[in-house]
Amino acid sequence: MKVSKQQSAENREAILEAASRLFRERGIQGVGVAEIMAAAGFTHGGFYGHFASKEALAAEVIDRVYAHSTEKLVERLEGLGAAEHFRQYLHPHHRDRAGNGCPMPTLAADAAREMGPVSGASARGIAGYLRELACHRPDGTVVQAPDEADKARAILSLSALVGGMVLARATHEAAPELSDEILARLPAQLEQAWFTPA
Amino acid sequence: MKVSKQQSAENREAILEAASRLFRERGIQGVGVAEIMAAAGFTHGGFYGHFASKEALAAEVIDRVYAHSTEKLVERLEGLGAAEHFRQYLHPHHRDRAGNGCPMPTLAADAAREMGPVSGASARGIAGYLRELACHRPDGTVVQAPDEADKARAILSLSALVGGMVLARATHEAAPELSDEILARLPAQLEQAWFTPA
DNA sequence: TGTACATCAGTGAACGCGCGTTCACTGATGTAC
DNA sequence: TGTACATCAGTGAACGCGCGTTCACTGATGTAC
Repeated sequence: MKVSKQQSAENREAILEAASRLFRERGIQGVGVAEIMAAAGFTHGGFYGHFASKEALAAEVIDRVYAHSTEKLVERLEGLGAAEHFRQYLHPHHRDRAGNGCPMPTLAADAAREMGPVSGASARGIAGYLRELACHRPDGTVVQAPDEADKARAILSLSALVGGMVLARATHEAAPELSDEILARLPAQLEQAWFTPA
Repeated sequence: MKVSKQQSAENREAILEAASRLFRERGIQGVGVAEIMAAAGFTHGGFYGHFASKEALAAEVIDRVYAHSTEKLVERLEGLGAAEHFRQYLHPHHRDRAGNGCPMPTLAADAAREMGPVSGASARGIAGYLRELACHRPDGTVVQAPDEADKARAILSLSALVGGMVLARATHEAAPELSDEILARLPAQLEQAWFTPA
């Protein structure tokens, strides 16, 4: 059952897409190679024709998903502004669709325990995301070289977004009102912090 | 090799302590029953004399560790104040000793994927911690019934602490300077947000 | 208080299971003539 | 352009391994007399 080169490349993409969704939903340890392959429409044996190992797939997925996430951040910041970005990030829809959202709430916690390529890809992704966020000032201008205040503002905002989503997801099943409350209150707090000069 | 009732109770404690440390370091999925028992000084077979399942142990560990963490929070807030609490929470020492620190950066991400007792215990723990934090006002007074502003302030602070620690741990291996930068910049940002009236 | 015996905490081998990974095989692809 | 054949993407059975869990066993504990 050989397949054309182009088809094979498309199949590889399908595996990456499936893994991207499943890893964000359940973490790297939480999903098996066979499940990823099945989600992409294949049997598990073909996996090692595309990737050297599950770890190698994870590292590649993380690289791509952070790149995509950072692109989306820029679009939102420049199109809608920071306040609206906070609102969309902290929307219940994002909490409930982890597979299509920000990788950090799920994968950054995983990255802390991993070593090697997964850890490297995560650190690169977080650094890039943070750098981009720091370049966007409260007044809407975009700078090339963020100053101390820009960096500090970006770190506070990203930390609160990620931590807020982690807590909202952790409480969603057993304390849904608390989960909703976290998501409801955070955006205004973050907006205030973002627009308050240091 | 029977053992006295008191000894058996102490052994149970030792298992809970070992699990408490290991779960915070590597997550629930990341540690096996045999490793926990070995860390407590036993062989794996005796585990099911003390706990119904790994999941039951995890739920009990989470209950205890959140209770302890909340107690420590109150001590720190009332003894040292919020600004110093932020500094100690975000100290590199806390990043590097996850096994003896706040359960949220590691276990809240796990809880989001779990269901049943683990999810319930986590939600209860987070709710209790957040309630306690909301009762402590910037001026140092402690209230019984936190108002809207108290709750919002607590949510922002806890989110940023947890998210900041998640990001600092995720970047520690591959980008240690970034990890240190996150920990260095966040406390002042959080202090400002904490003491700025809504 | 001393003795005989039932209890039961901890041991370690064994269980089924799912995981990541390997491999012989298949048959469509793509190439050499 | 048509044919023969080497290539190789995907299949599915099989591998070793570690996991959570079970269980027959051991021997000190604690109780009944």
